[in-house]
Amino acid sequence: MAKAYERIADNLRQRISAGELSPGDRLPAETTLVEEYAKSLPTIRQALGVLQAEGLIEKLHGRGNFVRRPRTPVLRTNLRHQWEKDRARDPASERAQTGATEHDTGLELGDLVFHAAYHEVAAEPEIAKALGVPVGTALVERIYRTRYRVEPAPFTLVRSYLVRDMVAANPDLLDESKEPYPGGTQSQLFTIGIELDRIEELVTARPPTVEEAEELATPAGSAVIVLRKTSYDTDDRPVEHSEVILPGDRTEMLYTTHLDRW
Amino acid sequence: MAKAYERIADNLRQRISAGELSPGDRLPAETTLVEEYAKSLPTIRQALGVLQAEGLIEKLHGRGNFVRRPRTPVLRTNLRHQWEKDRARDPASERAQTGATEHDTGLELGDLVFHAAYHEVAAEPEIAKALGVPVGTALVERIYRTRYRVEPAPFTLVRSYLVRDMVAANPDLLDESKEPYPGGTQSQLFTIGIELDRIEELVTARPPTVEEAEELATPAGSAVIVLRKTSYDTDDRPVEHSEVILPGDRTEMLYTTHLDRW
DNA sequence: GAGTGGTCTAGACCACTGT
DNA sequence: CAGTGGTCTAGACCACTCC
Repeated sequence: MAKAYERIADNLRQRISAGELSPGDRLPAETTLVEEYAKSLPTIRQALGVLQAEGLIEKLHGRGNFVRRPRTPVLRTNLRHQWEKDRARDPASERAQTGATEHDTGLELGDLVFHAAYHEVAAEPEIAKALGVPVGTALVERIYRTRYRVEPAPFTLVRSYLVRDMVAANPDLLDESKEPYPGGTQSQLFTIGIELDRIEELVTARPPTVEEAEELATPAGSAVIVLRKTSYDTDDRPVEHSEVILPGDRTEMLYTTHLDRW
Repeated sequence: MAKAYERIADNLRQRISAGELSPGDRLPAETTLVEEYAKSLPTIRQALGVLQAEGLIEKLHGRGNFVRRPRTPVLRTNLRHQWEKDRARDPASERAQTGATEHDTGLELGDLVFHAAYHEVAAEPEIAKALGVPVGTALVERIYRTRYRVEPAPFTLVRSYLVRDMVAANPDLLDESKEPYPGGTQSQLFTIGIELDRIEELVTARPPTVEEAEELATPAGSAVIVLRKTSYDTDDRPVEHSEVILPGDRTEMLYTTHLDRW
């Protein structure tokens, strides 16, 4: 005999995909489901927990269980890097029009709210390795949050690292009040004579930590994309490394790989 | 007052990160934890459920709760596409040495077990759109499973689509017994005169469905990467589309973007 | 067979949301 | 205040693993 909570979850899943329950709809109250399925409340709740873990429903305390709406995703293209490079040498006044994220998402500058904070930190092993410096090297850590003006939660958490002694030639790069958004890191690096040759992005996915779930307002039962980006200059030297956390249900990343002709 | 199950989860999390409990270790039995924390069994189990959802512990029925070992990831590089293209015109005897996955992972051909199944299907809306054909167009659906010989579960689930009338010029492409692994789709397309220009990969992440969790032997409390790949030929025509499911805890994807010089 | 986690019950009380 | 989900208890019985 199949487990009761699985049968209930299957049945509800079917009712959802059959359209009997549409995105945004409220499910019957848990006490109602207790009667419908003639099972105890904890069993019903276990079934609902399965659907929540699959990202199919959302539990709202005091209101009910709701069929989740598919999120409108934020698109992030690897074309953004070339686009940003093309503009890196433009005067700040031109760059002020739009940033790479607006370029990706097709939004206006005012639609997004951006926040930056700079700190000086000692290199952790993982970051030291990515930047090719000894553990403990002084780094500039820059923490970014970007969100839609109309939404409370950011859609990216970014921690970006530069080697302090490498970028100290331009004191503005150590000062968060001089953060040049929009326009980005490539124009900052240009001010100290660095041109980028390529960008490597290492992509993984995992469930969010409690802190990430909180900051991104991610419903329990979803995943985050972890993107570790390293930028190399024309001398093949890593000059910037960042770790980007993106909510899996709101993010699409598009990578285009061009192939040499025969 | 903080919730009991959160306090217990926090405490256990701390004991793990402090090294008191190392990866692979068994946690105290649930009944033991009941005494240690002076809470009921369901409360203890709820706390353990939190840690499981974070991917921190693994529950093994009849054996115990274990601190999860970090997985050794499978690396997948976008360089594989160029590498595959370079070999697409080689004779089958040469291609038989290694495939793109072995190239990425540094393995020998014998280390991997590969399985393919072909069907003819009508195009679903999403796939029709990606291939630029009307919904319902006859397609060749090819389902692939790849796993390590020593592991029971595959590390990729692939559904790949070709337009039947486009590839029918070579009947071998409709016949799963002629599946040319290793060597891949690009050499198959070469036999019907198609050269690829670029590959677009759209990456998202989400919790696994029950079927995916089962097939990939993914522990509950993890994420899958969904990769939708579309290959375009030199006439800018989409010629192949596939949907790849990768376990987030075992997969790293590396994308390199080269930038034009100033 | 001893020890472990998995499923399920019946019911109490708390916390949040909306009217 | 009524209705909803969230937390927690105490205990029974089942299923799996390993000796």
